Amino acid sequence: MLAPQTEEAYRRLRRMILSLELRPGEPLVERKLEELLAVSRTPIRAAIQQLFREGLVQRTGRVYTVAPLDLAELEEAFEFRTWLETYVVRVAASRRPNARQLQELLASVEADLDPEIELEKATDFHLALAKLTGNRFVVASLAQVLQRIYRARYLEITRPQGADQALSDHLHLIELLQQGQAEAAAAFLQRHLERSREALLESLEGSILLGVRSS
Amino acid sequence: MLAPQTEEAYRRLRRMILSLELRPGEPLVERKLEELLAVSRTPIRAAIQQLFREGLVQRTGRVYTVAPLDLAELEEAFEFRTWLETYVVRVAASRRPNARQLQELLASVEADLDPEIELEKATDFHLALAKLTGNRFVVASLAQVLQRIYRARYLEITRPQGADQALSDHLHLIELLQQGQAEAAAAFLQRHLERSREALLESLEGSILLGVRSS
DNA sequence: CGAGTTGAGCTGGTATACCAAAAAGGGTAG
DNA sequence: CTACCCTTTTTGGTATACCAGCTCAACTCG
Repeated sequence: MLAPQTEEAYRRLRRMILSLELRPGEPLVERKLEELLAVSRTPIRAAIQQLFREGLVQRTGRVYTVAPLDLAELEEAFEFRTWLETYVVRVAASRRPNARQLQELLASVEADLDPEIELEKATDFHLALAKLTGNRFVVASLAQVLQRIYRARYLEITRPQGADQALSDHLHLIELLQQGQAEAAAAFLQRHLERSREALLESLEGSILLGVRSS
Repeated sequence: MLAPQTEEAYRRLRRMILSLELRPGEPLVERKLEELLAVSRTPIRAAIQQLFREGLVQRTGRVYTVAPLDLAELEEAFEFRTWLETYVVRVAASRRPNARQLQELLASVEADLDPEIELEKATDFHLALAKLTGNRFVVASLAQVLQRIYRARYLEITRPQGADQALSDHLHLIELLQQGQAEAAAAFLQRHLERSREALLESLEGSILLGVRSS
C-alpha cells in the first residue's frame, strides 16, 4: 500500500516497538534511525507519522518517543472491546457464517511456536469475527484498539500457557457461532476477554516497562 | 500537533475536500498542489498521507484521488453510529454530566450562519457526548466515522432547515441527559440519527457527486 | 493505413542540502 | 562553588534535486 522503503521502515519500526526492542519512552531520533535502517529520513519520517497516528508513537515537545504502556488506556481498551465484540458475536451468530468465512476464522487458530505469529493470528481471529458484521467501521475500530494494546498483549501471550488458552477459547467460540448460539457466544466471549484482561494485567504487574519515560 | 506547514497544508486540503471544492475522484497531483498551496512537496505529501489514513483520500494505482462518496459506506456509518451513540447516551445519562461538561455540550449548539461552522459544532456536540463515557476509544471511533461521512453531512446541513433541525434535536437531547432519562435519550437519539440519515440520503439522491471517479 | 516501438515528459518515491529553534556544554563572573 | 550566558551541536522541518516507472503520443516500418 505504502511506498516500498516507507513500508519497510514502517514494518521494522513497528516490529521493534511491539516486541519491546524499542522500549516505551525511548526517543525516535530520525538521524539515528537513518543509520539503523539504512534508508533516508524521508521514508523514516513517513513511517513515524504512521506510527504516531496509530498511537504507538507519542510526541513530547518536538521529539517523537515510543508511547508508554498506559494502564488506564488498557482498561478503556478492554471496556471498549468487550462491548464492541459482544455486539460483533451476536450479529455473527445470528447470520450463521458461511463456509468461506468459517475457513478464514479457522485459519487463525492454528498453533504456532513463534509468539509473534501467534499474536498476529489471534488478532486476525478477532478481526475476522468483526468482518462478519459486514460493517467496515466495526472492523476499523476493533483493529485500532487491538493495535493500540498490542505490546501488552505480546507480554501476555509469551507467558506459559498464554497462547494455548486463547487458542482453545477461540475454537470454542467458533463452535458456538456455527450453532448459532448468539447469547452463549456473547457470554463466552465476555469471559474470554475478562480472562485475557486479567492475565494481561498480571503480566504487566511490576513490569519495568510501565511508565518508563526515557531510556 | 503537526509541523506548521504540514498542518496548514492538511487543513486547507481537508477543507477543500470536505467542502467539495475538490470533487470526489479528483486526482491530487503533488506538484500542482505545491503551486496552489505555496509550500513544498514535503508537507504536502505528509498532509496527503494523513488524509489517506483518514479515508478522505484514496489511492488508485499510484495516484492519490479524493475518495468518492460511497452509499454503502454511508449506510454502514449510520448503522455503526446508531449503535455506538446509543450506548454513549445511555452511559452519559446515567453519569449525570457535571457543569463543565454541560457547558461544553451547550457551547456546540449555538446557531451560526456559516454551514461549515455549524457542521463543526454538530460534530463537536456528538464528540462531547462521547467524551462523557471517559473512554478514548469510543471518542476516537466516533470521530473517525463522523469524519468519514463529513462531506455527505455537509450536503445535508446546507439544505434549508437542515441545521435548525439538528440544533433543536441536540438541545432536547441535553435536556434528557440532565434529567438522567437514559432510555428516553437513547430512543430520541436513535430517531435523531434516523432523521439525519434520511435527510442525508435525500441530499445525495441523484447528486452528480456520487460515484464520480475523475474530474 | 495500421500496428508496434520508442522516447519525451509526468508522477510519485527517495535522498540530501539547508534552516531555525532548542538543547547541551563550557567558560566566566560573582 | 554556583549561576548565568554564550557558543556549539543536535534535532526536526522544509525545500529541492534526482531517480525510476508509467503514460501517451508520435513516428516508423510493414
